[in-house]
Amino acid sequence: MLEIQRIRNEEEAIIEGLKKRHFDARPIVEEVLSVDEQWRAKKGALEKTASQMNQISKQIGILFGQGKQEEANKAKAQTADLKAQESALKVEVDELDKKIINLMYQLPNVPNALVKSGGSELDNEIIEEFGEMPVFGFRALPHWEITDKFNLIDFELGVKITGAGFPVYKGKGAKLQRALISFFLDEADKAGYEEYIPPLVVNEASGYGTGQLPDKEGQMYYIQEDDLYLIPTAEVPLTNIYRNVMLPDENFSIKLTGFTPCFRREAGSYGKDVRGLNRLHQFDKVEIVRIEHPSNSDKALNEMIGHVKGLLEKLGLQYRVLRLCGGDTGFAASMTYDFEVYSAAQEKWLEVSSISRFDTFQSTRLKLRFKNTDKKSQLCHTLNGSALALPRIVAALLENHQTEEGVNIPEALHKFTGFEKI
RNA sequence: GGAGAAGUGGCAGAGUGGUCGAAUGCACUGGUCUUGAAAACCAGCGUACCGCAAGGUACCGGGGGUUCGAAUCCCUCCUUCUCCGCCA
Repeated sequence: MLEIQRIRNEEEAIIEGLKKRHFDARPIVEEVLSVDEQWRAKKGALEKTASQMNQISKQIGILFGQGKQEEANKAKAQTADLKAQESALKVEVDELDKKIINLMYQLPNVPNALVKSGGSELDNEIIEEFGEMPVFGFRALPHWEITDKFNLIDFELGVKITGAGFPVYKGKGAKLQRALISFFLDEADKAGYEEYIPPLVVNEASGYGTGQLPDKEGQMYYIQEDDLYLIPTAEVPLTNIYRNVMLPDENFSIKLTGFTPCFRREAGSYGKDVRGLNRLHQFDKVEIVRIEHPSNSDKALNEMIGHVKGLLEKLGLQYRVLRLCGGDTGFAASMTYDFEVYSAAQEKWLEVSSISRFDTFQSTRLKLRFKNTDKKSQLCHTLNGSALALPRIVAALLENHQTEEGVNIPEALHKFTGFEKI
């Protein structure tokens, strides 16, 4: 959520910035400001009335204390009008309050200066490419044929037990999964991220904290009976560790990591997009999260990019880095870098990681602040990224490291898998 | 799941309808004293919002209610503790 102060002070800059998302913010921003003005007027009136009420009440108390019953009762009679006024104003103020919040929830984050204007993925910028595109001297198999051939993942079995999008990993497939998780966590640990095992179900407040609610309500599995949500990413529980937190000074750089399964309803997805491991309802992911001083946000983002590059290189995967255009950048992010690996078998790029900075967009909702040198509270910056999401990495590994005989496991994984080939 | 108790400022802990944003102690900050430190003494010490300011409003687990007035009474939810039940 954008800060109301910022909307008041930088109206035009925000509207201009959001054009890069092909989002016309003017009607909303103008309404916010107009409602905000009404709110302030009503709020002022309400506080004035409350102040009068408080004074009279105090007087009544003193009069009763002095045993002056009559005068006290007389004073009581005066309050009826004020009280009616107060409760009417309160209702109005509450309504205006809700109106502003609802409007603010509709405003996405303002893209960073580096972000190009654009409406869809077609406008994303390719920032960097690494490695050689895979070339095979034989017919390369898509991963779902490889997993089938070597008995690594049983999609049908998942359908039987649960439904489509819930694969069953088995044998070397399961071991590869576990190895990747260990590898990613070890690498994050080496890079200074503290490991957490958070809950996989979160309450409504946490969903709002990181911005999944109300924007993406339909994307999360919801447990009605307990009013809880299955996490769509570890970002939610990890970042919410710091909800309503005031860091005591400016000297902080908080780095968290965690492995969790992630649950996504993916309503509306169909066809070849969901083939094999490309899009699942349940998948595993190691996430990295950072909470930073605003002045350190750039540096943190670059470190995260470097970290993911390192992972992909150690896995021997060729990749490219994209900076998403305004229209393709997520609602809460001000800038996002995607990592993609080319699948020769599927003849398309697979998104394997996404790193975003949110500036104060999440911390506004989270109330995540620090005390600056002037002893004032100031909002922190948050960032997060996948490091890495398993399914597409597994798909990329199987497809790009395949030979006519099987699949070569990258050396970095050997100590975790216990085998070098499939 | 059942029965009971409790949730107050950074911590501890008073406060059961009126001048309570809240005693007191500890911690913390500044000062006096001291060669320095400690001790002692003095002063200060929550957050948010509105306002140029003076100031005002709100906050005693969350939400709602009673009342002129609520930390205090009522309802409800949450959490913690004790006992019972169930259970990996």
